Amino acid sequence: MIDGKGWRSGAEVEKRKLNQWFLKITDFAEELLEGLGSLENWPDKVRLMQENWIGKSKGLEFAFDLSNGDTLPVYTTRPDTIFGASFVAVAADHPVAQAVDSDEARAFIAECKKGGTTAAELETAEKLGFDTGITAKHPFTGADLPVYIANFVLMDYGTGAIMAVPGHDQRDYDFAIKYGLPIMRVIAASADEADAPLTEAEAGDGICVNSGFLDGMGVEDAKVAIISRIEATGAGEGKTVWRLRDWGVSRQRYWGTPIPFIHCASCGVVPVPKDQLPVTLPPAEDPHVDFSVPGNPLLRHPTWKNTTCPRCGGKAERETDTLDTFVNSSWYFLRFASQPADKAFDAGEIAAWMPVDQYIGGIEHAILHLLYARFWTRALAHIGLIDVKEPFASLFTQGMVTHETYGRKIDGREVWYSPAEVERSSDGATLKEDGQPVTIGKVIKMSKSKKNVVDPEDIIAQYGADAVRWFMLSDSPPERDLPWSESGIEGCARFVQRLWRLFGEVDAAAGGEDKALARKTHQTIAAVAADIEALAFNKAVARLYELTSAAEKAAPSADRNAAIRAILLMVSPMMPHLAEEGWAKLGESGLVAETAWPAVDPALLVEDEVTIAVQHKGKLRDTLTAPKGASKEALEALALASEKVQRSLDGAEIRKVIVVPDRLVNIVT
RNA sequence: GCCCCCGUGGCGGAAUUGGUAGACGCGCUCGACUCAAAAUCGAGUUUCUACGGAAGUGCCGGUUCGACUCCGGCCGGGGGCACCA
Repeated sequence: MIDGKGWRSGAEVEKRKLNQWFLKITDFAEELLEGLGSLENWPDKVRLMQENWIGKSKGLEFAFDLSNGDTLPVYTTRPDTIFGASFVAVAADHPVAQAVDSDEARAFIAECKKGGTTAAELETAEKLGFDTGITAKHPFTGADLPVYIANFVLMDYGTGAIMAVPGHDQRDYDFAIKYGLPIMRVIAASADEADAPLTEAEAGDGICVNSGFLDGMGVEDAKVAIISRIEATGAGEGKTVWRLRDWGVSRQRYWGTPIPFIHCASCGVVPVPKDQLPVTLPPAEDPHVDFSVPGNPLLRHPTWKNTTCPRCGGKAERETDTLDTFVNSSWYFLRFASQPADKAFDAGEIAAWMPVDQYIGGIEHAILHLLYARFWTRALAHIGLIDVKEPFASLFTQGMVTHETYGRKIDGREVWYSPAEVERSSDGATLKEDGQPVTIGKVIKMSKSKKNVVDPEDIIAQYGADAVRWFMLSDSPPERDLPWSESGIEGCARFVQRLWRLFGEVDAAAGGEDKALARKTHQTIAAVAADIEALAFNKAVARLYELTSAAEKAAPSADRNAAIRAILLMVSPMMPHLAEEGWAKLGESGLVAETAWPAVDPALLVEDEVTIAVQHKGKLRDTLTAPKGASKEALEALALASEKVQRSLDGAEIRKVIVVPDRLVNIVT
């Protein structure tokens, strides 16, 4: 949406009231929150985002008695600050606000509704209020608190009304300053500071002051005390409030799953009977499915929605809203795991295959898709259709491919150009078409709207799919965003050639050992396997470069032949075509793809010599080789025998020597 | 504003989680081969250096024999949420 209009159609965007279908995900809020704890193999970041999205808060809901005889329930997470309440505020949509019978009040409410919804507008929006003239009786002090309509109070969170404590909430503080309302301190670091002036709201921890029977209590104790006191009077109760809302699944569009309900004038909303499921869309080729006009083609279709009420048999209409596509992605993995032709999925197969061992997706799905899928799975478990509760045992969020953007402002509108249309040099970019400069914009996720996309087909055609695959895996770790650049692809294409040459150097007649190369080979096999398991492809690639260099330099031997064969097997997941060709070249039969990962000889994984770093005063002075497992004494003696170390010591008195076996010696003087 | 993550050469990035910072790749420089170029091969490539060394992982400080790694404060970048009481 741009300037209140759709970015594509330019249509005015407006708020409308619609009757829509919702799924009651809020009933699962507690479960979904608790379940996060069991998802150890999910990134902390994603778990935290879901936790914040669910947004559990514990507090107190209680009612004020109003001067007009009504009661006004409010919700607060800081009941401990109740003695600091100096006014009460309600949302513009609140019944109390709506009931104020004055033109000024109606004008103010209208003003509140106009307020923008963008981040910038909300951030800078001034706190505005309207004094209703009504007062609320403070349940403990008996004071009459003014009731305001305030633009910063939300109708759909809590009760739509708050007790305002300016001393300890910044919004209330700003409001109180503007309207000259009292600001009292009721939380302080210590009792001595009970009357310390407030220059801003202090939302932190402390003890209660100026708070009657709460005085001296810590924040948490005071919350418990006040809640039980209010509960005893019957004016309210401790309550948990969630940020999570129900999931609106209605879409006014054709491309979606029909929502299987029927509207009957006499029976109301009636579910489509099971034996008539699924409700299918009229085919898109149907001439009555008309996309040429905005709006939902189903609504305009002359016959599709006409049906009979399953209950009374009378004339009725189908629901024309379709389901959000997130619904489909909430359970497709169950379908993938089992493919019975006659039903959605097979519980036995699900039990065998689910949960998904390794789920991979972009971080942009951290909340919606992944939360909905968790909800859907739990809902199915609740009604006994499946046994699993969490769909994805392990989650990996890969980064996005990013690219510079190129654009120009033409008549005040931004026009974007694709990298293919642009000539990029070190000091700028020009449009190929006219040779004139274009502005180089931010490096952002590739998107069609910004045109900063590259077509992999082009470089595949030039370098081959193997080189491109290798290139994409070689540099950035997959969880990180990858700024697309083709500057490394040449090197990858070179590597393909190097490997091909190396595969030709297997010498069946060569005999003899190459202990060092054999060791390196086996270490690489073990390390690459571990890297691949950890999805650290860039590290696996680096190790394969190293082993390849070593094999190239080695003299022919049986061990070298084995090394080359191992390299081929190890690169095969990344460069399958090259590997299969090479396999044939080696005279092997069958496919690499069907060949087992090379075996590791554990005896060859350990070095018998290690490099020891020698430090003096924490700085590296020398390195030396020592047999693996050498004693501390031997290493110390070896270190002190070093000429470089002696020069650095320069006769100073040795106070201490720290020896880390197989690693280093640090001499402290 | 709140919450979270990240700052390492010219670039992408390594560093067994407190133990040789800069692996590997790209780029660049020099050399070999060539009439020449491409390809290929070899050497070098953090900075400064009186060639002994010294400094160095965003900045300032701390803990430690030893800090890219841990702690405190700042600066910069990115992401999420957003007037949620």
